[in-house]
Amino acid sequence: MGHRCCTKQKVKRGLWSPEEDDKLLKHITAHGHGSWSSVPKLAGLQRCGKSCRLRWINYLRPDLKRGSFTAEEEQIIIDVHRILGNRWAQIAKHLPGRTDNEVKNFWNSCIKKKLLSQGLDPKTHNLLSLRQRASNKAACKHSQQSSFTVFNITSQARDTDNTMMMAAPVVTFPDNQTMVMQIPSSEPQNPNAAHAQNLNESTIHPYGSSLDTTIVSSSSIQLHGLGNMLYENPCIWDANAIVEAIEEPRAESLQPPQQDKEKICETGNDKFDTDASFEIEGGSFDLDLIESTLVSAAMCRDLSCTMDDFGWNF
DNA sequence: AAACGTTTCAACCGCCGCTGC
DNA sequence: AGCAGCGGCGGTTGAAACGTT
Repeated sequence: MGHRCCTKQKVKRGLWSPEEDDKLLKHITAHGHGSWSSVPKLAGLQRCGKSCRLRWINYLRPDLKRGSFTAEEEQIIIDVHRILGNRWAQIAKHLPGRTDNEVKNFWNSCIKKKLLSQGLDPKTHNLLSLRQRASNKAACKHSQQSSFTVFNITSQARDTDNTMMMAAPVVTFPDNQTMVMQIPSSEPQNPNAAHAQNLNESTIHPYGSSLDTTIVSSSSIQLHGLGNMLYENPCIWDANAIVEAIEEPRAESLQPPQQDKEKICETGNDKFDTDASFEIEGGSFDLDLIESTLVSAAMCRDLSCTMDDFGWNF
């Protein structure tokens, strides 16, 4: 069964030949596509209109960008997907020269696996449960060499009777490392950069206003009171502050264990009281993972409404 | 070199919303 | 209001390419 529009006439299916591409390209270059349903006839093709449209959009369009996705593009996809979900066409609008189909394929073949290997649910971007993670063990094993879990959320609060209390997220960093984040300073200064320098005050802000880049020019920043921020502000971090790809040398290149055994953000009652200040020294750190994990652990709030609101702006 | 398994990605399928009649 | 045609979209498929044994 073909499309309804294709049932009237015999149409060719499957891969496009160079000759067909040439016909379609010449026709649209000369006349535009007008009504897609009339294109096959006018262009001398035995294809249905939908097939022509798809071929043009996904392959023949002159403004298409070829080649593999860059780390920056990948980050944009992840960031926008976190907000919009599988709305590939919307996501693709943030990537000039990329098609929804391309983005979708890249997501399914690469990013999805990458997130799973990091213990993150590709649908929600939250941490997978231990059970879910166990079921993805194979995938993790496969890609462990190119990624690592930045930290784990565990529950270890107990009351005086030694009975388990409500899960209080405890953030344990790998190998008790000092957390490190690097922000480039070579970019042209964005007017927002000045106010963004102090992450505690300004860099973390509602996401939806814009996806335009906010360049943070400071080379070192400290995150104080992060927990309060997360609890008090139903916001999403500005992912554009994430500037270093995670492919940088990882745990082995970080500094040796520091004096602090663990950096712990723990909740008392309903409050996210933290002494955790993330030392920013040399090296790189994946803020995005922190975001995903902390948001999932600390913000037990339904962000979907906010997300939808943000979606309108795209 | 061959067989087999896995990944990639172009193309198709079917549904939905919009528009015009 | 109901219908048909159309464009657009997300999910799925399957052939080709690639990797492994």
